[in-house]
Amino acid sequence: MDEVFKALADASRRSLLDRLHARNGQTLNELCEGLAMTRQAVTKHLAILEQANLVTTFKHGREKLHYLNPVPIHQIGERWIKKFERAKLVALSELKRQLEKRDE
Amino acid sequence: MDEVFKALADASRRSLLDRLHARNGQTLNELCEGLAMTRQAVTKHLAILEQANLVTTFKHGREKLHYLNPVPIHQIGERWIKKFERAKLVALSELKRQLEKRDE
DNA sequence: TTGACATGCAACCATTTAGTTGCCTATTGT
DNA sequence: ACAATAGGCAACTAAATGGTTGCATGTCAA
Repeated sequence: MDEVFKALADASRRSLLDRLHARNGQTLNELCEGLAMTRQAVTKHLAILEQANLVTTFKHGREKLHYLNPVPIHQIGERWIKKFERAKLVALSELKRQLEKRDE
Repeated sequence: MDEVFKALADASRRSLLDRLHARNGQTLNELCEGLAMTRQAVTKHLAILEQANLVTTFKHGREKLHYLNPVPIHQIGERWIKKFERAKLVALSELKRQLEKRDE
C-alpha cells in the first residue's frame, strides 16, 4: 500500500498511467514519445509503477509491453477513501460547530 | 491535485490523517503523543497536509486545533479512481488476449 | 507577574529521488 | 551476417525530503 501511494505521488508517473489508460499495452519507446525525459528516466518510473503492481509487463520479442493494472488504485478507494466518506458527510456541520465554539 | 498525492505519499502523514479520523480536532501536542518523532517534524507534516487542504486548523487560545478535511480524498475517488474502474473490468480479458497474442 | 505550557521559526544534516550520461546486450529485418 | 532497433545496467549529480537541534513568541494559571 505504501508503494502504491509513493508511486502515485509523482506527476510523471500518473501521466504514464493516463497514457496506458488511453491505450493499453504500449512499449517503452511508445511511452517515451513526446515526453521531456530520457528513455532511462521513463524506465525508472515504469519500474516503480511495476513494483507497486500498478503496471504489469510482458516481453514480446525485443519489445516490452506495458499494461495498466487498476486493481491497487481500486483498493485505495476500497480501503482508504471509504474510511473518510462518512467524515465528509459530517465535515461541514463539524466545522460549523467549531466556528461557533470559537466565539466562547 | 499534485499536492494531495504528494501529501498522501508519506506513511507518517497518512497515520496523522488516521488519528484525526479517529478523533477530530486534536491539538499539535495530542497528535505528537506516542510518535517516534519530534514535535517539529509533526508540525512540518501537518503543514504539508494543510497546504494540500487535507487538514484545516483553528487557533483557540494558545492551542491549534486540527480538523480532517476528507474532500480532497473524495475527489481522488471521483476524478481519478473512477477513470480506471472500467479498465479494471476488462483487465483480465485484455491480459488473456495478450498472452495469446504472444504466441503468434 | 512570572513560570509553565503550546506553538512557531530557522538553520542544519542525511537520505532519497528524479534525472542525466555512457555503455552493454539482445532481437529483428534485409 | 550485420546494421538498426529495443531495451538494460551502472555511476553520477542536483534537488527535494524528512528529520534534527536551538531558540523565540504568545498565552494561561497561580
